[in-house]
Amino acid sequence: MSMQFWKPGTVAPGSSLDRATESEGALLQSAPVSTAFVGLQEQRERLPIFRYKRQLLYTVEKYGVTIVVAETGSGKTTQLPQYLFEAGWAAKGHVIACTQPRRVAATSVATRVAQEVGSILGDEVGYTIRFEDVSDKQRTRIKYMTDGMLFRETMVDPLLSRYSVIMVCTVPPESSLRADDNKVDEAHERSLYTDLLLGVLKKIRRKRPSLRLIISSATLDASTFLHYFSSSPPQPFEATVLNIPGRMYPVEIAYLSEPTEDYVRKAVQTVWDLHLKGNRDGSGDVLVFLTGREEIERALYEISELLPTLPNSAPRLNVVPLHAGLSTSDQLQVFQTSERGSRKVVISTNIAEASVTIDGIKFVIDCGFIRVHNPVTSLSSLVTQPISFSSAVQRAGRAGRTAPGVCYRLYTVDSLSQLSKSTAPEVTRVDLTTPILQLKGLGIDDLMKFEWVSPPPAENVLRALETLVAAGMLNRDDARLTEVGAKVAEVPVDIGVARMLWGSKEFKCGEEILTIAAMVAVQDVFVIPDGAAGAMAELERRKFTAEEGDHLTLLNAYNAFIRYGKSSKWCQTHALSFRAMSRAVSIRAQLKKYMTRFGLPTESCEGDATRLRRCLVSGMWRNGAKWVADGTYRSVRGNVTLHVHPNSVMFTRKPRSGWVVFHEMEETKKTQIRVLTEIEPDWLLEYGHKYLDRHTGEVKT
DNA sequence: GAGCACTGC
Repeated sequence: MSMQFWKPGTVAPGSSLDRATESEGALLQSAPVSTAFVGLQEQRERLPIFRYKRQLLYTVEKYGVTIVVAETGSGKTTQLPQYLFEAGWAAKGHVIACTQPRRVAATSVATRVAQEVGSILGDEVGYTIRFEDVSDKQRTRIKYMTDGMLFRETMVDPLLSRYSVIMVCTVPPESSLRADDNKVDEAHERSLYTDLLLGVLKKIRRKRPSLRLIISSATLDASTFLHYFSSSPPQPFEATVLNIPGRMYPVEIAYLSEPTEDYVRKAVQTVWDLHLKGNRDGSGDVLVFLTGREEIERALYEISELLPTLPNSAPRLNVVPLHAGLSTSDQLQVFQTSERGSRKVVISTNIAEASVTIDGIKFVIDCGFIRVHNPVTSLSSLVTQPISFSSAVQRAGRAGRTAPGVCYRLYTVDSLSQLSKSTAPEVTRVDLTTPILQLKGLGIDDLMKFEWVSPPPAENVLRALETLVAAGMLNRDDARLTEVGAKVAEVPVDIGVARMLWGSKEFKCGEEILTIAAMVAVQDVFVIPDGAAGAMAELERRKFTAEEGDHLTLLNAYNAFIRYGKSSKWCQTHALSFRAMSRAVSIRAQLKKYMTRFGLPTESCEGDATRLRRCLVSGMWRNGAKWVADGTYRSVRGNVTLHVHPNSVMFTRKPRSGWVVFHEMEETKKTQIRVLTEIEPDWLLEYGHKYLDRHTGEVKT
């Protein structure tokens, strides 16, 4: 094996990151609206924003909307709100809000800014995320929050009248996951709530033009936002773009001269060649992007096969996997600095593209593919597809964080032009049932007139509307909220779970159904590791098993957790995730407040499992399935073949009645259902009869 | 007898 796989001359010229950024810059300049670039290319100060105070003040005062394109390390999220504060934007009781797409980003940035300002966290500078409000209604002037939280606040205060300036960060700030904390780095794809919030903010500015918006944008999104905020304005307002570069070293890009059939093998070869023929001192670690656990394990195996042939003179090779399925302690291995004279090779899923930053990476090997989760309606799927151009740029950038680097792309230059520009925003890909119910709850009745930053496919909107009508949340004739729909819109759960909560009044099981609602909202409650430890964990888990199925098993686990004092030690010995269980406790408490507010009793069913199961069906009847002789199930909707997830207590058991309801469905190689409970078929008809065709059993909506 | 990109209210 040798470097001959790389076509000479394809390296470097015309393919560097700098070049890519240049063309993106041109994209911005062609925008039709007044565009003010602040060229800071020559500035390498840590906090360049302070140097341009005057400029920034000018843009914020003159324009209603300022779009800031600032790269990693410019300090915009910490410095800009402070500057706005100094400039008087928090006078007369007003608040400067700064939204983040991630919880950790909101808390860590707030903590840092409070320190810089010399305030106690929660006093002058605070934050608000779900379950945690570290802010003071009177005193807090700069408030960091998740975008979902601000979106929710519009339900209470439709004009967001407390705020003078809202800075929406569409990309989380720089910070990295290290041994001592669990911080998350930038992700470049716009989140669902970012888009919903921006849509609502544009509407609010129509009624309250004094509200200033600062949109902190990734380069590729800037022109989208510029068009969005300058098109069909209700009254003249202008947008401006500030361009603040950050710190990034050049990365050379190499491509395959011919496409490969097997990118896992090619990745292994590339690692090997690079290691033997590259700089021989072993300096510079390698990051390999593959799509999933299976591929990562194959690559590890193939490298381990090659290791005995490694010449004695060559530096040692330390290969570590990285994916979400690893335990925290295994994940931390990737952060250990490689010993002198040895090279670290991290073989990772997309988790290293944005969520995790590893220092010392000088070489990136990019297979060009990604496995994506694609939830539309209740069926989500996991498919492998080519990455987007912006992902390719992002992955390459992982090589240039501490020094100049090289990125080997396991595809040809030609195929680059076929990549989509960027990953479609979440709002265009997800099930819109809950988002649309929430928009309706905000009084946005005509969805055709709602100005989406990126409009979702019309069929997704229609499907969501139909689901909401079938669930009794919207009136069939005018698509307006029903009485129950208006209430459910306020509750942070999906509609099936909401129906279940409301149904609990009839079945007198509010106490238990609350717990079940909280437990299905958290994932990975049971920790089942590989190997012998996994077998032990499996035995522990069986202690919670309920005859009726997974919902009641979750209920048992929760009740035991409470009974044993919510102890983290107890969780460890009983194969439960303490983090997940604690989160369930918080969610349950929050949902209970809603139940109380809406006058729903939280009485116990006193061990009457039938009542509880009927209540499950009253909410989840759309997710009914029938057992067939080969051990699989057929969905009531669509007659799809369903496989039980191996984690289910129903995996090895045939339901006596032959029928179940399940909480979720996911398509991988097969369509799998998770969290199921045995039910009686009559119950399904009782709730679904209005919508089910009597002959085919299919939903008519 | 089998499988796990990532968030958020």
